[in-house]
Amino acid sequence: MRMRATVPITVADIKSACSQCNLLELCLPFGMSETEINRLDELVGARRKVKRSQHLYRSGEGFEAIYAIRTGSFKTDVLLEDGREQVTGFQMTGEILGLDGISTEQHSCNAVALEDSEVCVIAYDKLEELSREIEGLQHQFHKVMSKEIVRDHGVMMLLGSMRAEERLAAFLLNLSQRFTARGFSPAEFHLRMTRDEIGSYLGLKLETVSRAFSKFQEGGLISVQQKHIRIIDLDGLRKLVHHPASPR
Amino acid sequence: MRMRATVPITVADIKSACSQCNLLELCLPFGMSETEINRLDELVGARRKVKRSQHLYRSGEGFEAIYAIRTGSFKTDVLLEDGREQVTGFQMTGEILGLDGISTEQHSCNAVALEDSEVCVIAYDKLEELSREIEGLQHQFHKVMSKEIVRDHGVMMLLGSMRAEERLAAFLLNLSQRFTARGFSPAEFHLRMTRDEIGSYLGLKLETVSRAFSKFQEGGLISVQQKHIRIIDLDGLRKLVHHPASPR
DNA sequence: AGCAAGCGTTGATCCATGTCAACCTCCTGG
DNA sequence: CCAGGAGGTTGACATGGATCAACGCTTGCT
Repeated sequence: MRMRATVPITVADIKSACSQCNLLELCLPFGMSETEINRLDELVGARRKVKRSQHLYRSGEGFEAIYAIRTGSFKTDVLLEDGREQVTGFQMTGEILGLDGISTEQHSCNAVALEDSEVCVIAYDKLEELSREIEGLQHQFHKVMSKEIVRDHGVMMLLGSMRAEERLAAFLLNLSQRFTARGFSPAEFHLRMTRDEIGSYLGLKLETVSRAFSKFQEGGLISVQQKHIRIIDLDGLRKLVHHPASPR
Repeated sequence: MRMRATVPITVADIKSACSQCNLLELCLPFGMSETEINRLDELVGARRKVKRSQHLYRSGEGFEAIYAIRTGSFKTDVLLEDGREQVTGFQMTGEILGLDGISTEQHSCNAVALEDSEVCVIAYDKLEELSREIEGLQHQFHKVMSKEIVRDHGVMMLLGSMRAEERLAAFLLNLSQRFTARGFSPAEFHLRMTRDEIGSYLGLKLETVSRAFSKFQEGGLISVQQKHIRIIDLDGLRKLVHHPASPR
C-alpha cells in the first residue's frame, strides 16, 4: 500500500475484500476454497482509482504490484522509439494487469484506463509469500499467467495469419464472450476503445477497421452506431473466422 | 517420469542434474543458491530425446510437465481448422517449453523439434510443490513465465506495427543476441528453421522472407547462404528496426 | 553414390490494405 | 448549453507484400 508521487491518482483507503467481491469467479481467487479466499483479504491492499486516459503504470516504472480490475477497463500498449504504438491487450473486470513487470522488476508496457476505473492493488512480494502457503492461490496465479500466454498466442495468430475482416470478427466474438462471462449481453455492448486503438491491436489502420464495421453492417452481421455494437448474426461472424472468403 | 505411449520417443534413463548443467544461467535455476539448485535435482525427472520434426507435445494433449531444452531447438505453433499455421516461437537451449498447458491442463500449441534435441522433463505438480518450499525457485519460475509474456508482446509489436524488412531485421538481431548469450558468435550462425517457418512467425510469406534476405545481402548488411547467416553490419540492422525507411 | 523431394530464389502481376483527403457527428469540458 | 475538437466514415488512389510460376540447389534417404 504505497503511494506513488509521480502520477495523480487516488488511493482509496477502503480495504478490498476478495471474499465480498462478486468478481470472484473471474479473478485471482477462482477455484480457491472459502477458507483460502478469506486469507486473500490480507493480500489485497488498497484499491486505486484511475481516471479515463490516465496511466495505471508506465513502461520503465519499477514493479511492485499487480492489479485486479474491479470496475472499468484498460488497454496495455508498447511504444517504439519512433512513436508507433502497439496495443497488446484490452482488459476488463476481474482480469489481472502488470504480469509483464515480474521478469525485469520493471513494467515493460503501459496500462491506460479506457474509462474511470478502479483496481485492487496486490503487492507482489506478499503474493509470492502467500502463494507459498496457499496451494490454491499458487495454482490459480500460475493459471492466470499461463492464460495470458495462451491469449497472446491467439493474438499472434490473428496478426500473423488472418485477414482484416477475420481479425475484426474474431475480436468481436472475443469481446462478446467476455461480456457474457460478466453477465452482460453477448449481443449488445459498448466499445470502450477507439477505432484507432482497435486498429493498433489488430494490426490495421483505423480506416480499415471502420470499413470492416460498415461491411459487417451491410452484410447484416452486426449493427454499429459509433461505439455501440449489436451482434445480429453470431454464427455469421464465426463463419468469417473459420472459413474466410479467401484464406491467406 | 511417465512414459507416453502415443508418440515414438525415447526417455533416456539418465537422471538430469541441474547442478551439473552448464545451462544454469539461462534456465530455470538462474539466480538460485547452490543449496537450492541441489534440491532441484529431485525435481527434474528424466531427459527425453526428440528427433528432428517430431513433436514434443501436441495441442490438445494433457499437460503434465514443462520442458527445459538441454540440446537442440524447437518451434511452437498453433493451427487453425483450415490448416493455416502460426509459428508462435522458436526456442533454444535453456528455454522452457510447455507453459501454455498450465491454464487448461491441456497443451494449446504444438512443440516440434527443429533438429535432434533433448529436453529435461519437469513434472509440473512437483514443480509447484517444490516452489512452495524454495523461494528462489518460485521467483525464478514466475520470471520465466513473465518473460514469455514480455516476449509475446514484442512479437505483437513486430506483427502489428512493423514492415517486412524491419521484422526480419528484428528477428535476426534477436537470434544473434540469443546465440551470444549461449557463447556462440553473435555474427555467424545457422538457421534451424525454413523460410516458410520464419515467414509464419513473422506474418510474411516465404517469398517475402527470401527477398528480404537477398536485399539485406545486396545492401551489405548480411551474407546469406541458405541457412548460414553472417551478420556484417549489426548497426545497419539495428537502424532498420529503429528508423525504418518509411514507417507504417 | 545418386536422385527425388523439399527448400530457396527470382520475376511478373495482382490485390488487400495503407495513405491522403474531405467531411460528418457527437461528445465533452468549460 | 454551446463550441470545438476528437473520433468516425467514406472515397480515390498508391503500394507493399501476396500470389503464381518457373527454375536451381541441396540434402537426406535408399
